[in-house]
Parts: sequence; C-alpha cells; structure tokens
Amino acid sequence: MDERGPAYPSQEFKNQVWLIVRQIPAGQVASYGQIAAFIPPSPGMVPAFFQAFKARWAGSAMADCPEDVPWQRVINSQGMISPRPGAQNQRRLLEAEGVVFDAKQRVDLKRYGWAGPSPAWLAANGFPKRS
DNA sequence: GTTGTGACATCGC
DNA sequence: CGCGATGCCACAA
Repeated sequence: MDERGPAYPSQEFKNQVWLIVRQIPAGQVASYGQIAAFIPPSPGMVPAFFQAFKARWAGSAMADCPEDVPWQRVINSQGMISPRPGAQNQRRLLEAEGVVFDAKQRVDLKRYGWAGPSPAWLAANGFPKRS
C-alpha cells in the first residue's frame, strides 16, 4: 500500500490472532507472544522486526476483538493479567473456568499454559508449520 | 506534522 | 525470583 513495504499486520493479522485465540480451550491460557508466534510475518516483512512487535500487535488485536473471542484466556508471558480496567473481571472469568491464581495474581503456566493448536488445525487453516 | 502511549517481551540489577 | 528500565511499531489526539 505504501512504499515502505507490503501490507502491515492490521486487519489480517488481527483475524489470525482471533482465529487462534478461539481455539484455546476453557481452563487454559496462552501468552500474547505465543499466539502471535503461530502467525507468519507478512510477505517481505523483516522477520526480526515482526518478531519484536508481534506480541504488541496481538495485544492490540485483543483490544478490538469480537465478543465470541475468549480474550480472557490470553495473558502476558509472566502469567499475569496485564494491568488495565477490567483485569479483575478477566481474573474472575478465568477462575470460573478453573484457572487458579496464586497470591501474586499469577497463573502457573506449567499447568494451565496452552500448548497451542494441533498441527492438523494449523494446516487446515492455512498456517505454515512452525519451525 | 508532532507527541504520547500501548491487553508485550526481555535484559539487567 | 522480583521489580525497573528499555526497545520499538502503529495509531489516535
């Protein structure tokens, strides 16, 4: 669209993020970076660049997600709910699904962390195999 | 056109 | 292991 390069991860990127987030089963959580890791950079985009910002873009996508997206299951890499109005509500939703928070408001990713969509699902939805 | 900020991740102390 | 500082793009005001 502009001379700087190919399409930026805008709407298309968000759609992919939402698509993956919908696959997270109840009672499990995934980090923004992890979700974004399944999405390939736009053709021509510098990989390192994408790598550095995909997580933020993923978060940005959640801020504008449809209501059928279980956004509450996406938290940061520290296993904590990113501070923002509504965080309390998010925690409540997760606890209702069986996710347990420790005294530091953190989730044990070892236990509740989502392994990601199955290879079959990824392939069926046009995602490249994760290297 | 410029300025400020973000639903992150990572590195350093 | 925990808190603070840093990087860096896109987007809204």
